Amino acid sequence: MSPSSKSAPRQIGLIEDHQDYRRVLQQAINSSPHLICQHASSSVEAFLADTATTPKMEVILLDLNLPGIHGVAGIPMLFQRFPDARILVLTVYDHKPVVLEALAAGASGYLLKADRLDTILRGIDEALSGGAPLNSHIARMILTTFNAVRPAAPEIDLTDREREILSLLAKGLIKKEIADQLSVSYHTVDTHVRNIYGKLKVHNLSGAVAKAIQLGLA
Amino acid sequence: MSPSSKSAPRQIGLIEDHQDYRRVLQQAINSSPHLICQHASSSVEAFLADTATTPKMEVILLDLNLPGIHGVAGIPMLFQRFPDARILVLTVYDHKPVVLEALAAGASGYLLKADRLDTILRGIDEALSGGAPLNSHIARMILTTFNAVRPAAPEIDLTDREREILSLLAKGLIKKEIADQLSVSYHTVDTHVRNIYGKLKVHNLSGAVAKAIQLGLA
DNA sequence: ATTTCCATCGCGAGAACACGCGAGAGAATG
DNA sequence: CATTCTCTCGCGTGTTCTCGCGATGGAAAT
Repeated sequence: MSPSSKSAPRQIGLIEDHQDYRRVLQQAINSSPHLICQHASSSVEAFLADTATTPKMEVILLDLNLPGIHGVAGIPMLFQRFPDARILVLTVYDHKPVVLEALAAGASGYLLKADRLDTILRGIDEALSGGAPLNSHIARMILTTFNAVRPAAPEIDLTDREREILSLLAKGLIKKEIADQLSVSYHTVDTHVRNIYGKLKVHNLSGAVAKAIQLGLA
Repeated sequence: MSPSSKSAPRQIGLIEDHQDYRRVLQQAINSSPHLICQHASSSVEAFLADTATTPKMEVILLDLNLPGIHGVAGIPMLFQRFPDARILVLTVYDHKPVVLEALAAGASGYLLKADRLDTILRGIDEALSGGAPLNSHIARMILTTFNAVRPAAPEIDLTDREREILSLLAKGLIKKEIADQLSVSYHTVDTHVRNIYGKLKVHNLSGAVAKAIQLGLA
């Protein structure tokens, strides 16, 4: 079930001020054949110093309650140093403002120290595969906030073909390119686009694309 | 690690039209000493009929692609029958509108059939303990929708005027309308748009609008 | 003081689009 | 069997866009 380990292990960073827990975690990560944790620091500052010459860091586990720079404030600094890293918050905080701040700052996941080690390791794998591992209680918190903000999505009933064309338009393709890609004539695409205009109540491509993205249709 | 099993097992419902998968799931649930699945149906209608005399249902696993009533439409009906149930969507759909609709309808979690059986069983436990189990890719989708977007902002430095024009384009206005609204000539708007194209590396309005929205510039 | 950016304006040609007005085929629904 | 939907295709006209090639003036920076 673990990801294939033919290639080099994925570089994992760890920022956690409790020495014991940090060691346990580092050991757990290094016990996974496809992961390696060479940099485990007790603060954001120390981590940035430690990794001054490290070229790549794929996932960074970040505690929030740190000496010096607080974890949430550290997120942008870490992104500046490792723009492609995925930052997973790993902390005991489960208060909504902190959680939302961390996620708004760009964290790709939020785990709790109450989670089991294998849950955390699974979270790293999920982050590596493009997911956002969330502790289920954190997820619930986000969902309730989310539903409060976004009560109702106005249901637009586009056909499958219309959705397909819309998403291609949202990539910047012109009608002719879409026609080629779908192996239909320009006129067919044109007709679909007209129908989309009618359903979205717009009169040009950019308006359709805008509305589609804002409504989550593309 | 399993919840205590001193008390009666928790009642789990299952609505899934694929017979094989339904049986596998039911068996897996019944293999957990603290869970029991007595009602496993192939449609929302059948489930409501089956459980006509069932007093309590704690968690309902719900497929979306069902014969008859579609899963999302079934959520309110299930809630009417079992107001205290926690509904977990379990499906293959991972398209944003469907996911958001289901969660807006009150689903307490969203799992994918690609998830392992033990992940699903863990999801049930998490739901029972008040959490909202989310597949990590679904979680990521929600997060990105939730905060507009945050994936390593590629720092596009548009001028104020360019941003202004871009946001008007994102409302579906055409260049001439924008020119009127800003009290400048068409050519001015046109020039700004060209500069935007260069910075965003696109060659038409819809591509610019798409990129702008996805990058949070408009 | 020169350079660099920004916003403004202009023309023309060719491409792409918007839209009215069609049509036919196949599937699903009733 | 008629209707409705969806996808497919076609033409013509006027509108809009894209882009190359300019330009001027002001503000800020070096």
